[in-house]
Amino acid sequence: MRPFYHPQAEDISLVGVFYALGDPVRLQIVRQLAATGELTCSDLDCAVAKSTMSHHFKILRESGLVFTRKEGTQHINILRVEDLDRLYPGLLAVVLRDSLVAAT
Amino acid sequence: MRPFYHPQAEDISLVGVFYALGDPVRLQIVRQLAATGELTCSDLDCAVAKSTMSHHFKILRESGLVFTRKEGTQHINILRVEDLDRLYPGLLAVVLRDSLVAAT
DNA sequence: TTTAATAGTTCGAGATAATCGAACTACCGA
DNA sequence: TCGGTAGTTCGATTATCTCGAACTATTAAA
Repeated sequence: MRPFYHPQAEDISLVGVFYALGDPVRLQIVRQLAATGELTCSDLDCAVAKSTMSHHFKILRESGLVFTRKEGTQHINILRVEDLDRLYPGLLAVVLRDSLVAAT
Repeated sequence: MRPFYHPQAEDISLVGVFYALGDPVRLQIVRQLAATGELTCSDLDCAVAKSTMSHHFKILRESGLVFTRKEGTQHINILRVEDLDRLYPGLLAVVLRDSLVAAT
Protein backbone atom coordinates (compact mmCIF):
# COMPACT_ATOMS: atom_id res chain seq x y z
CA MET A 1 0.00 0.00 0.00
CA ARG A 2 1.35 3.38 -1.01
CA PRO A 3 1.86 6.07 1.59
CA PHE A 4 -0.70 8.86 1.69
CA TYR A 5 -0.22 11.92 -0.42
CA HIS A 6 -0.88 15.19 1.36
CA PRO A 7 -0.40 18.41 -0.59
CA GLN A 8 1.73 21.20 0.83
CA ALA A 9 -0.39 24.05 2.14
CA GLU A 10 0.69 26.21 -0.78
CA ASP A 11 -0.60 23.62 -3.20
CA ILE A 12 -4.12 23.58 -1.79
CA SER A 13 -6.15 25.21 -4.54
CA LEU A 14 -9.49 26.87 -4.00
CA VAL A 15 -11.06 25.09 -6.93
CA GLY A 16 -9.83 21.77 -5.57
CA VAL A 17 -11.33 22.54 -2.19
CA PHE A 18 -14.64 23.47 -3.79
CA TYR A 19 -14.55 20.31 -5.84
CA ALA A 20 -14.05 18.23 -2.72
CA LEU A 21 -16.87 20.02 -0.91
CA GLY A 22 -19.22 19.66 -3.86
CA ASP A 23 -20.44 16.24 -2.81
CA PRO A 24 -23.02 15.66 -0.08
CA VAL A 25 -21.12 12.83 1.58
CA ARG A 26 -17.85 14.72 1.66
CA LEU A 27 -19.49 17.89 2.91
CA GLN A 28 -21.01 15.90 5.72
CA ILE A 29 -17.65 14.37 6.55
CA VAL A 30 -16.06 17.79 6.79
CA ARG A 31 -18.82 19.09 9.03
CA GLN A 32 -18.63 16.10 11.29
CA LEU A 33 -14.86 16.37 11.38
CA ALA A 34 -15.18 19.94 12.54
CA ALA A 35 -17.59 18.84 15.24
CA THR A 36 -15.74 15.78 16.50
CA GLY A 37 -12.10 16.56 15.71
CA GLU A 38 -11.19 13.11 14.45
CA LEU A 39 -12.91 10.57 12.27
CA THR A 40 -12.19 7.23 10.68
CA CYS A 41 -13.76 5.82 7.54
CA SER A 42 -16.21 3.72 9.48
CA ASP A 43 -17.26 6.36 11.99
CA LEU A 44 -19.91 7.54 9.58
CA ASP A 45 -22.81 5.37 8.72
CA CYS A 46 -23.94 6.74 5.44
CA ALA A 47 -25.43 4.49 2.84
CA VAL A 48 -22.33 4.16 0.70
CA ALA A 49 -19.96 1.25 0.25
CA LYS A 50 -16.75 1.39 2.21
CA SER A 51 -14.71 1.44 -0.98
CA THR A 52 -16.60 4.57 -1.95
CA MET A 53 -15.99 6.00 1.49
CA SER A 54 -12.29 5.35 1.08
CA HIS A 55 -12.46 7.17 -2.24
CA HIS A 56 -14.16 10.18 -0.62
CA PHE A 57 -11.49 10.40 2.05
CA LYS A 58 -8.84 10.19 -0.62
CA ILE A 59 -10.34 13.16 -2.43
CA LEU A 60 -10.60 15.13 0.80
CA ARG A 61 -6.99 14.26 1.56
CA GLU A 62 -5.57 15.07 -1.85
CA SER A 63 -7.48 18.33 -2.11
CA GLY A 64 -5.88 19.37 1.18
CA LEU A 65 -8.96 19.41 3.37
CA VAL A 66 -7.98 16.48 5.53
CA PHE A 67 -4.87 15.00 7.04
CA THR A 68 -4.78 11.25 7.54
CA ARG A 69 -2.53 9.42 9.95
CA LYS A 70 -2.26 5.73 10.60
CA GLU A 71 -2.88 4.34 14.04
CA GLY A 72 -2.95 0.60 14.29
CA THR A 73 -5.43 -0.74 11.82
CA GLN A 74 -7.31 2.46 11.41
CA HIS A 75 -6.79 5.68 9.52
CA ILE A 76 -7.58 8.74 11.53
CA ASN A 77 -8.56 11.89 9.70
CA ILE A 78 -8.45 15.47 10.92
CA LEU A 79 -9.44 18.73 9.25
CA ARG A 80 -6.52 20.93 8.19
CA VAL A 81 -8.13 23.84 9.97
CA GLU A 82 -5.05 26.01 10.33
CA ASP A 83 -3.97 25.68 6.71
CA LEU A 84 -7.47 26.28 5.46
CA ASP A 85 -8.11 29.26 7.71
CA ARG A 86 -4.83 30.81 6.67
CA LEU A 87 -5.26 30.19 2.95
CA TYR A 88 -8.98 30.81 2.66
CA PRO A 89 -10.19 32.67 5.73
CA GLY A 90 -13.94 32.52 6.14
CA LEU A 91 -14.37 29.36 4.10
CA LEU A 92 -14.74 26.93 6.96
CA ALA A 93 -17.11 29.32 8.70
CA VAL A 94 -19.39 29.14 5.67
CA VAL A 95 -19.19 25.37 5.62
CA LEU A 96 -19.92 24.97 9.30
CA ARG A 97 -22.61 27.59 9.78
CA ASP A 98 -25.96 25.92 10.40
CA SER A 99 -24.40 22.52 9.98
CA LEU A 100 -26.33 21.16 12.95
CA VAL A 101 -29.23 20.52 10.66
CA ALA A 102 -27.93 18.08 8.12
CA ALA A 103 -28.30 20.75 5.48
CA THR A 104 -26.93 20.15 2.06
CA MET B 1 -35.91 25.80 -26.62
CA ARG B 2 -37.07 25.43 -23.05
CA PRO B 3 -37.15 28.42 -20.76
CA PHE B 4 -34.38 28.69 -18.21
CA TYR B 5 -34.73 27.07 -14.84
CA HIS B 6 -33.66 29.21 -11.93
CA PRO B 7 -34.00 27.77 -8.43
CA GLN B 8 -35.76 29.76 -5.73
CA ALA B 9 -33.30 31.26 -3.29
CA GLU B 10 -34.42 28.77 -0.63
CA ASP B 11 -33.55 25.92 -2.94
CA ILE B 12 -29.94 27.00 -3.45
CA SER B 13 -27.98 24.35 -1.61
CA LEU B 14 -24.48 24.81 -0.30
CA VAL B 15 -23.30 21.53 -1.75
CA GLY B 16 -24.72 22.53 -5.11
CA VAL B 17 -22.90 25.84 -4.97
CA PHE B 18 -19.65 24.09 -4.07
CA TYR B 19 -20.18 21.65 -6.89
CA ALA B 20 -20.63 24.48 -9.35
CA LEU B 21 -17.53 26.27 -8.06
CA GLY B 22 -15.45 23.10 -8.17
CA ASP B 23 -14.45 23.56 -11.78
CA PRO B 24 -11.73 25.94 -12.94
CA VAL B 25 -13.73 27.35 -15.83
CA ARG B 26 -16.82 27.99 -13.74
CA LEU B 27 -14.82 29.51 -10.91
CA GLN B 28 -13.27 31.89 -13.40
CA ILE B 29 -16.68 32.78 -14.78
CA VAL B 30 -17.94 33.63 -11.31
CA ARG B 31 -14.92 35.78 -10.57
CA GLN B 32 -15.21 37.61 -13.85
CA LEU B 33 -18.92 38.07 -13.29
CA ALA B 34 -18.19 39.68 -9.97
CA ALA B 35 -15.70 41.97 -11.64
CA THR B 36 -17.72 42.97 -14.69
CA GLY B 37 -21.31 42.60 -13.54
CA GLU B 38 -22.61 40.96 -16.68
CA LEU B 39 -21.29 38.31 -19.00
CA THR B 40 -22.43 36.34 -22.01
CA CYS B 41 -21.23 32.91 -23.05
CA SER B 42 -18.84 34.32 -25.60
CA ASP B 43 -17.38 37.09 -23.45
CA LEU B 44 -14.82 34.67 -22.12
CA ASP B 45 -12.19 33.26 -24.38
CA CYS B 46 -11.16 30.12 -22.62
CA ALA B 47 -10.08 27.12 -24.61
CA VAL B 48 -13.36 25.24 -24.38
CA ALA B 49 -16.01 24.62 -26.98
CA LYS B 50 -19.05 26.86 -26.87
CA SER B 51 -21.31 23.89 -26.21
CA THR B 52 -19.23 23.19 -23.13
CA MET B 53 -19.45 26.84 -22.15
CA SER B 54 -23.21 26.64 -22.46
CA HIS B 55 -23.14 23.59 -20.21
CA HIS B 56 -21.06 25.43 -17.60
CA PHE B 57 -23.47 28.34 -17.55
CA LYS B 58 -26.33 25.90 -17.19
CA ILE B 59 -24.73 24.40 -14.11
CA LEU B 60 -24.05 27.83 -12.66
CA ARG B 61 -27.66 28.78 -13.36
CA GLU B 62 -29.25 25.63 -11.95
CA SER B 63 -27.09 25.69 -8.84
CA GLY B 64 -28.34 29.20 -8.16
CA LEU B 65 -25.12 31.10 -8.68
CA VAL B 66 -26.18 32.91 -11.81
CA PHE B 67 -29.30 34.46 -13.25
CA THR B 68 -29.68 34.44 -17.02
CA ARG B 69 -31.90 36.76 -19.02
CA LYS B 70 -32.44 36.91 -22.72
CA GLU B 71 -31.69 40.08 -24.64
CA GLY B 72 -31.93 39.79 -28.38
CA THR B 73 -29.77 36.97 -29.52
CA GLN B 74 -27.64 36.84 -26.44
CA HIS B 75 -28.03 35.46 -22.95
CA ILE B 76 -26.82 37.81 -20.29
CA ASN B 77 -25.70 36.35 -16.98
CA ILE B 78 -25.39 38.04 -13.62
CA LEU B 79 -24.25 36.76 -10.25
CA ARG B 80 -27.03 36.28 -7.70
CA VAL B 81 -25.05 38.29 -5.21
CA GLU B 82 -27.91 39.22 -2.87
CA ASP B 83 -29.27 35.70 -2.59
CA LEU B 84 -25.82 34.23 -2.08
CA ASP B 85 -24.76 36.81 0.47
CA ARG B 86 -27.96 36.28 2.40
CA LEU B 87 -27.86 32.48 2.31
CA TYR B 88 -24.14 31.95 2.68
CA PRO B 89 -22.54 35.14 3.96
CA GLY B 90 -18.80 35.21 3.47
CA LEU B 91 -18.79 32.72 0.62
CA LEU B 92 -18.44 35.17 -2.23
CA ALA B 93 -15.75 37.00 -0.30
CA VAL B 94 -13.73 33.80 -0.22
CA VAL B 95 -14.26 33.24 -3.92
CA LEU B 96 -13.29 36.76 -4.90
CA ARG B 97 -10.36 37.33 -2.59
CA ASP B 98 -7.13 37.46 -4.60
CA SER B 99 -9.02 36.70 -7.78
CA LEU B 100 -6.99 39.26 -9.72
CA VAL B 101 -4.34 36.67 -10.26
CA ALA B 102 -6.03 33.89 -12.18
CA ALA B 103 -5.65 31.66 -9.19
CA THR B 104 -7.29 28.32 -9.16
C1' DT C 1 -39.30 38.16 -47.47
C1' DT C 2 -35.63 35.40 -48.38
C1' DT C 3 -30.73 35.32 -47.10
C1' DA C 4 -27.12 35.45 -44.15
C1' DA C 5 -24.88 36.12 -39.70
C1' DT C 6 -24.60 35.80 -34.74
C1' DA C 7 -25.62 33.69 -30.07
C1' DG C 8 -26.57 29.95 -27.82
C1' DT C 9 -28.73 25.28 -27.08
C1' DT C 10 -29.34 20.38 -28.00
C1' DC C 11 -27.82 15.97 -29.74
C1' DG C 12 -24.77 11.92 -30.24
C1' DA C 13 -20.39 9.88 -29.51
C1' DG C 14 -16.14 9.20 -27.20
C1' DA C 15 -13.41 10.14 -23.06
C1' DT C 16 -13.46 10.63 -17.69
C1' DA C 17 -14.86 9.91 -13.37
C1' DA C 18 -18.04 7.74 -9.60
C1' DT C 19 -19.94 3.66 -7.38
C1' DC C 20 -20.17 -0.90 -6.08
C1' DG C 21 -18.78 -5.71 -4.58
C1' DA C 22 -14.94 -8.71 -4.38
C1' DA C 23 -10.33 -9.50 -3.53
C1' DC C 24 -6.37 -7.84 -1.32
C1' DT C 25 -3.00 -5.72 2.35
C1' DA C 26 -1.89 -4.33 6.99
C1' DC C 27 -2.22 -4.70 11.75
C1' DC C 28 -3.67 -6.53 16.19
C1' DG C 29 -5.19 -10.11 19.49
C1' DA C 30 -6.40 -14.80 20.89
C1' DT D 1 -0.94 -18.97 12.95
C1' DC D 2 -5.47 -18.09 12.58
C1' DG D 3 -9.07 -14.95 12.60
C1' DG D 4 -10.96 -10.42 12.77
C1' DT D 5 -11.09 -5.58 11.84
C1' DA D 6 -9.88 -1.36 8.99
C1' DG D 7 -9.11 0.25 4.89
C1' DT D 8 -7.30 0.09 0.03
C1' DT D 9 -7.17 -1.56 -4.71
C1' DC D 10 -9.21 -3.83 -8.72
C1' DG D 11 -12.58 -4.55 -12.44
C1' DA D 12 -17.00 -3.69 -14.22
C1' DT D 13 -20.95 -0.87 -14.60
C1' DT D 14 -22.99 3.49 -14.68
C1' DA D 15 -23.12 8.36 -14.84
C1' DT D 16 -20.99 12.73 -16.13
C1' DC D 17 -17.93 15.84 -19.15
C1' DT D 18 -16.31 17.48 -23.59
C1' DC D 19 -16.49 18.10 -28.22
C1' DG D 20 -18.20 18.98 -33.01
C1' DA D 21 -22.29 19.00 -35.74
C1' DA D 22 -26.87 20.17 -36.25
C1' DC D 23 -30.54 22.94 -34.66
C1' DT D 24 -33.35 27.23 -32.82
C1' DA D 25 -33.96 32.03 -32.20
C1' DT D 26 -33.11 36.68 -33.20
C1' DT D 27 -31.34 40.54 -35.87
C1' DA D 28 -29.67 42.75 -40.04
C1' DA D 29 -28.93 43.02 -44.85
C1' DA D 30 -30.17 42.23 -49.73
